Amino acid sequence: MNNIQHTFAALGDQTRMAIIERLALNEISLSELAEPFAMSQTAVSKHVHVLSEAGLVEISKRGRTRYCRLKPEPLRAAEEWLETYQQFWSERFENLATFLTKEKSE
Amino acid sequence: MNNIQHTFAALGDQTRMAIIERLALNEISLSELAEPFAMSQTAVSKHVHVLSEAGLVEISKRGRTRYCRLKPEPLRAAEEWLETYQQFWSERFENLATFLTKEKSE
DNA sequence: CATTTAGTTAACTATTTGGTTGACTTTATA
DNA sequence: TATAAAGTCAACCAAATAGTTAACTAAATG
Repeated sequence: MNNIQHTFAALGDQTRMAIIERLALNEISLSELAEPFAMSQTAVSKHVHVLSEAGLVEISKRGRTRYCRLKPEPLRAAEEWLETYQQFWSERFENLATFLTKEKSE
Repeated sequence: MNNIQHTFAALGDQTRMAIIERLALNEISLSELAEPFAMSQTAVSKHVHVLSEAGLVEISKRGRTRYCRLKPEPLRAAEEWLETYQQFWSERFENLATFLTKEKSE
């Protein structure tokens, strides 16, 4: 699946965020990706598959190697969701500030 | 706690995202907040406490009523994290596009 | 004062999550 | 061809999560 909840859930894990930060640099093989983590390659592979299910990573097979590549689209969607709400709150806070200022001067 | 992982983890749940969307409208009591959900008030209260732990909601007691208010700061931090990465990827994609265009015309 | 309302707390359950290991498949290489 | 490397798959485990119900506290109200 690929909805926004999946994106947030995928990001809500330290290891997976670190994977994303690593993949932001460049495409890399699963074993190289797994190397710095203090867990088995299988575990990292599972995390990568969670990211893949969320549409955040694309896995491509070349020979016996699996390369992982970042897919930023869901992150953009997540960012847009957050942005919408923040604009709204900014307005609310501005209004609140305006209200409080007015009340003070009366 | 209040780090970015907590924020993403808190958002990675349908119910909690719905709670946030509701609280974006206005402050509201726990029982009113729980009313539309197909689960017990206790369950909703737990979700609200998860959001509270993540710094996304502030609970204030007035009489016997608990009012829940949205705290947008962690969302802003989450948005900024996403934004940074997206700017970076946009550049990368632009570079890729430039590269492909050059290659084609040669 | 008796009752209702708002909510917490504790105990419990089922499912999901994050991890392990060992056996296996497939591809590359000495 | 034998072996090593890259990775999957299945079975398992412990802890966390999302929910329940029942008993309770505290505040408001008839």
